[in-house]
Amino acid sequence: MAETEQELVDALREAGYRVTLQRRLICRVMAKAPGEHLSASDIVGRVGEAAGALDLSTVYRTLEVFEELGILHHVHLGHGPGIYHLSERSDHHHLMCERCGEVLDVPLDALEASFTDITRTFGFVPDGIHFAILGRHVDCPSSDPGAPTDRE
Amino acid sequence: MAETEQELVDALREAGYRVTLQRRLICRVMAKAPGEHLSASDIVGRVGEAAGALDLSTVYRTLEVFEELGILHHVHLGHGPGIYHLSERSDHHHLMCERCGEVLDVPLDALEASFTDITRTFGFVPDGIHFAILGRHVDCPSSDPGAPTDRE
DNA sequence: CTGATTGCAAAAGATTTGCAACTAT
DNA sequence: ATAGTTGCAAATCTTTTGCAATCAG
Repeated sequence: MAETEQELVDALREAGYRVTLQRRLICRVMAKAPGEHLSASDIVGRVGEAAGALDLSTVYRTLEVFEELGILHHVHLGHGPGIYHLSERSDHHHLMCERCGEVLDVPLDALEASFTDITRTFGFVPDGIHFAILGRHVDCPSSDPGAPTDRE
Repeated sequence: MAETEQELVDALREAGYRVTLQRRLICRVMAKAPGEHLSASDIVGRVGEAAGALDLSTVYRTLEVFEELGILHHVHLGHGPGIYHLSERSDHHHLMCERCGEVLDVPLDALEASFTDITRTFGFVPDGIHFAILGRHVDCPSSDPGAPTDRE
């Protein structure tokens, strides 16, 4: 599975895509951001730190290629921009607290029992990773209504 | 619970909001659309059929008032516009087939077991109704890749 | 009368697209 | 050489906002 910058680059080349500086930079950022929730524009920001300019449209086009190859996925945490994950790091669901904005990653099997029921009852196989589940911490750390990261 | 045009109008008035023609028309459309998935612009369309013009911004502002009053909710089925439901008609989750675009309504308790686990394990209470769960029909009716209602 | 509400136009934010210039192969 | 890529600017789409005109109470 593609995890390092080089592996990601190789995956592109093997699929017949050209390896450009921009794509290499995007691979580097994704490989260096284990477990993070990066939007397309976050990626531009991080590449900017490390190198010259990179256009947002190029990032979207490249991420789209990676999604076609199954190497990464995007997820929506709320009303904000989509966030991107390498595939092997997105084998989890996202819970987002509507009060404080924190995102919790939970293992796929946390919902497996219900998903199995849904498949049996409704003939529907959830992928379950594309949208976050919104809710609230039972005991939300942000008891003070200070900086509610309003993503929804 | 507010279900009819008149009940919706009354709820507005009781909460101190003024009852305008536009709001009455929106109430009418919502009351007449049991179980449907209506976007703000669908509402404009339906009102248009029955009366004069109605601005989209007015619809958004009115729907916002109704959400504050807890009378209706909006849900996201995919990348498209949000859809609106009267509250008593949204006590269910939405499953959307990524191939054919059909939306299935499933009872809240279809996910209750898992949600209870999540609360116990992660101290997080899902609301679970704000985003659809994407997936696929086991035996998708749209075997022909004809009109995949591409909402995602 | 007076403040709430409307329509219109413009803004905002995320994502997509057309196209000429550029570059990996 | 040539087809794939890029950057830029403009377009799209949904939702929000400013503001003067209008209307409900």
